[in-house]
Amino acid sequence: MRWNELEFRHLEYAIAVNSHGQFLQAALALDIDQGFLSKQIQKLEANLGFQLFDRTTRPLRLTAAGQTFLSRAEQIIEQTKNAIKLAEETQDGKRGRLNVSINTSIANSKLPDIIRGFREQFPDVQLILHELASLCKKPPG
Amino acid sequence: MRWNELEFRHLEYAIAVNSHGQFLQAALALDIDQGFLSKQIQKLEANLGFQLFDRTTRPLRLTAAGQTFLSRAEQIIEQTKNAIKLAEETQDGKRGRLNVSINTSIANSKLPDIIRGFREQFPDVQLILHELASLCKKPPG
DNA sequence: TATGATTACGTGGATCGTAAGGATT
DNA sequence: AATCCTTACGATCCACGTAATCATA
Repeated sequence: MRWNELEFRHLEYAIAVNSHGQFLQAALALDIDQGFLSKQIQKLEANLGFQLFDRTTRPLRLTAAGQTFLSRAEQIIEQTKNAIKLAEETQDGKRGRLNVSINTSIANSKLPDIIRGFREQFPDVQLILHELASLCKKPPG
Repeated sequence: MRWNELEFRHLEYAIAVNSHGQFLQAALALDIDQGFLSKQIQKLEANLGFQLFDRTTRPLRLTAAGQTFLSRAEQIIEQTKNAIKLAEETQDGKRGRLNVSINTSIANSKLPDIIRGFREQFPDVQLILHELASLCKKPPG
């Protein structure tokens, strides 16, 4: 099996062929050429080292190995897209950790409302609060 | 983000760069050219839509988004390799379901040993046993 | 100044569409 | 006979190595 030639795109191609039961409709749905789709699935099968589809019947059916692989491939695609989404959110500051130093004099008045508003807008950012006064104290000894 | 240009190979490239802290050693470990690795990581970052590495310091460090993404990418690669392995085993008959029709006359003598031996050799094959006699009965009515 | 990342460039090979040829029902 | 999977062919684009250039420490 040629692992380094595996592409995410090919997994989606195979999923589309399976769900449509034929190459023609799958190619239309994917907005690519039918002959090209056929070759790409052949390439995927060659890379994996086993057949995904049984071509001797129509509509096409998955082989046993194809069933085992494709059901997991769908999860893998979902997880990958999710990983990208989480990383984008981290990039945009909607996720992660934020250290905030506060002045105790306002801590008991306005702070609760501020925090509540922040949490609503950025539920996945972990707020870490420090009292400003305590940071200025000299270490003991 | 250009999902359909994403390749598994590129995830491993990024993981190698991170674990080595530099492109040069990562390229040697991957047995590819250093300039080529640099371009492939740039391409991966362009496809993802965010930077993975901070180049302004050496050794290189992951960005926050890079950390979020790469830790998940490692799991995704592992799951994908596992899915292929399971499918290969299905292909080779080491996994799956096997229907067996048996003659009741030997059912109580040799069968338990046979089944035990089979289970030891193919622990992931699900055995489904049928009595031969019952299959020959005419349906009621 | 030494190490190492990026860019420039060339060639062999792959991608993808168009269209013809073979299977399956 | 109709559907549709596979193969042939050609143009464009990309992969990947070599080597020069730029940036970090």
